[in-house]
Amino acid sequence: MGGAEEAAERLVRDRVLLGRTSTAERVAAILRDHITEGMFTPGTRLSEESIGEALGVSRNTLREAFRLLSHERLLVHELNRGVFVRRLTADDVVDLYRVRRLVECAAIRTAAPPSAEALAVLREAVQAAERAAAERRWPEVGTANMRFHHAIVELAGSSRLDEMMGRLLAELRLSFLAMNNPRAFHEPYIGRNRDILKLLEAGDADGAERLLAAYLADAERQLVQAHL
Amino acid sequence: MGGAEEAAERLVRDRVLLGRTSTAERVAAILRDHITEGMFTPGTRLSEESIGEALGVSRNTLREAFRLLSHERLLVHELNRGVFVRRLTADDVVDLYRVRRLVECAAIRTAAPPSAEALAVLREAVQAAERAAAERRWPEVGTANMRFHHAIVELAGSSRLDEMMGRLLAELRLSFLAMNNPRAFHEPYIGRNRDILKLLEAGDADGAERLLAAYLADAERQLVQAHL
DNA sequence: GCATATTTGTCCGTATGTATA
DNA sequence: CTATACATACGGACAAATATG
Repeated sequence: MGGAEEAAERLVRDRVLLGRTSTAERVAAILRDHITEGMFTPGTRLSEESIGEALGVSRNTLREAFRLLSHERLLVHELNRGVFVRRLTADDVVDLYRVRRLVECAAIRTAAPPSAEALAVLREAVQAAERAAAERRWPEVGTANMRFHHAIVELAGSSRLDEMMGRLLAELRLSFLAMNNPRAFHEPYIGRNRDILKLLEAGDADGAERLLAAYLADAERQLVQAHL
Repeated sequence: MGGAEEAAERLVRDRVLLGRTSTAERVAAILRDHITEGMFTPGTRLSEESIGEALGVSRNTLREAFRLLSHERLLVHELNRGVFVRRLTADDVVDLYRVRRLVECAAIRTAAPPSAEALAVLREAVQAAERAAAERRWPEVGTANMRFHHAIVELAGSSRLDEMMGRLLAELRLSFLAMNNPRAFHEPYIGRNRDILKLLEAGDADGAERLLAAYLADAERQLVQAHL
């Protein structure tokens, strides 16, 4: 058997290993979706017994999933009291936007000018937001807007930064749940994202960065207001 | 009972809750130290049975700790094969330095000019590195240098960014283990950190950022070389 | 303030599936 | 191909802490 064939077999095996996931990770993925979509409201305690029974997994497995989500700040673990869906404070919102401002602005500057593929991804995100708005699906508008900003971070070309931004946006989603009028909150930002995109397409990274900073400052202000 | 007293009691309770930690977290902390200090070399498999026995904890508890450390990228979890100490590739090093460059440079720019307290922390880190070098304790030189760069990120004033940088530096430490001559690797950077500090003290954030970028580029080059 | 019920924290035993010598 | 070792996942047990009446 040739070395190339061995290597190919090895790759196939690795690929299979990558694709499979443990029960704890699948459970964590399910709970993550539920939390970020607001099906468990912040502050709710997640009982080991009831959740475990509902999902058909043992308490041990469920606890592993809880650890993962606590590490992502979606849950808070209070010793001997259980895990609760994270409730963001105004300080949390301020901190989250501090990170967003630093990372997103730096990503735009670092990657100027953006590649054609990167611009296509950004364009697609804006269009998705516009489609969702046309169908009055406001939560999806929020999702698409977040994808736009995730794509901005992807300009930096770092998988670690991408992952970190993904977690940060999931956490931020907890604060969106506190906005009682999703349309009023999300709709205005669609056009502002399109404006940022226009400047990037025109090669004006500085201008895009300025618009982005203003965007983030406004969103932060609105969210902080809702978390006082 | 007055509201102030209630609040005080609540604080005491929270403090107690904060101070206590579960066995899984304590185990994770111990393993984290062992890994970053190189007591388990990258690639080593950490057997549930033997580690659990050595630490006197059950496999269930140990698995919770493993989940945490896998989430921090210090361990890699291969389904049905166990957990292994992460082995960094050259690509990992490149990615880590991409993040460092973006975040550290942005932190310097964002926080210019630094506060007197922030400068004091930076100065202390440089001095610690110089003391360690005088005593020829090269690994500690590396630790102090990393504290310097962590302090640079702290200029941004975000607890989330601080935590993220802490994890990133812990991961980076895995790559330091591959350098067979710690003195040759760490010593030259002490003076370069001092140079960066000097410019910050002089209020020259742009100059500091340039030196920092060059510092990171050189370190990256050396580490990539060692990981080919 | 106390007694009780509930829930978490931790450990153990075990059946099953997977990987590897 | 088989045998062995190991990870996966479950369920049960009990102590300890917490919530409740």
